[in-house]
Amino acid sequence: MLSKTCTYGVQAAIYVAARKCEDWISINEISSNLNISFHFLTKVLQQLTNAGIMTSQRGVHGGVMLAKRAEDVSLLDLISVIDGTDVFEQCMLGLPGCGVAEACPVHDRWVMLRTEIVRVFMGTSLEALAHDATMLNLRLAHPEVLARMTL
Amino acid sequence: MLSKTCTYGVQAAIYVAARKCEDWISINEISSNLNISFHFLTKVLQQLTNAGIMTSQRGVHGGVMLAKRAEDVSLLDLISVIDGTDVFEQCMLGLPGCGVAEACPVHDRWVMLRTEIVRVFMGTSLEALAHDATMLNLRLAHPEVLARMTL
DNA sequence: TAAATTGCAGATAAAATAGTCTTAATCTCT
DNA sequence: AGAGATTAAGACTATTTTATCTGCAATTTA
Repeated sequence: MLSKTCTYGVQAAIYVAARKCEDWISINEISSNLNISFHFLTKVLQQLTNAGIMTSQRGVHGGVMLAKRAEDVSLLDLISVIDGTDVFEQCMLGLPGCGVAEACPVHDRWVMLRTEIVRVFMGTSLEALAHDATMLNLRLAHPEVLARMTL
Repeated sequence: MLSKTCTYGVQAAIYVAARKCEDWISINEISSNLNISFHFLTKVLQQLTNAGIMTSQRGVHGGVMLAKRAEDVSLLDLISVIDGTDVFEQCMLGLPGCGVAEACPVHDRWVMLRTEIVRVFMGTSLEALAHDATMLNLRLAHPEVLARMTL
């Protein structure tokens, strides 16, 4: 469903939102706690900053920060920025001409499911995810990583 | 959502079911009508024959054929054989320990959607898809391919 | 101003997926 | 039995995705 790149981005966004701090959070902290390659995560987060979801700051106490309120960022926003909107718009069988006018055999069934997915993802705010994460004791990383969380 | 390989397999299965003929259908006919690389489609269909969904026959009037009745093959079966069941079972964020006991922040939301997807895919038979395909004038291939369909 | 820290950008490498080609095996027809 | 047709199987190539590495730019602190 989602690319690995996208899961990293969503995880990181939840992590940042769950921290609820007004200061910059270093990418190194995020990557080591979520067990994601630092340089790779850097690029993923750049996509989020370029999209205006986060801001970044270089230098000694730099890092990233949410650019918007967590309740104003939806899961759909995060996924769309990183993976694009194809999965929410395209034909399931990848047929270019498929649409309401000329539908493929799975068209109607998939549109129904897709619409529901979009509805849920759009209605799920980063704030809600971060809240759940906090309640769940920030269950984002692998079990072995949880043990040495610096949070 | 689906790999390209999987979309090829589903398309081919619908094509074969829609033909409703008791004879072998050559992979060459399928590949040229659906605009899929012949050799590649060969491999995809082998997965379906190995899984017992199709049978194949070599030689002059050989080809492939459904091994079961079209109403006994579900869309879920086709997808599971080719892409596996990970997408229907795994955590959306790919976290290995995620489950009912220890859930990730998106767990509940995704399980709900995933269950609905499985329900619909399981309830959609190849017979239904083939019927729709026939009604829709076999709208499987790209527009430019439709023009020269040999069907 | 110098040094340390941190994100940014581009090159490179590794792995997974998609696609192509060649040969072998099997079937039908004559 | 032999020739042609068709799937099976495996090697090989190409493309995309994922991951790593190196140097640079910006910021803070001393």
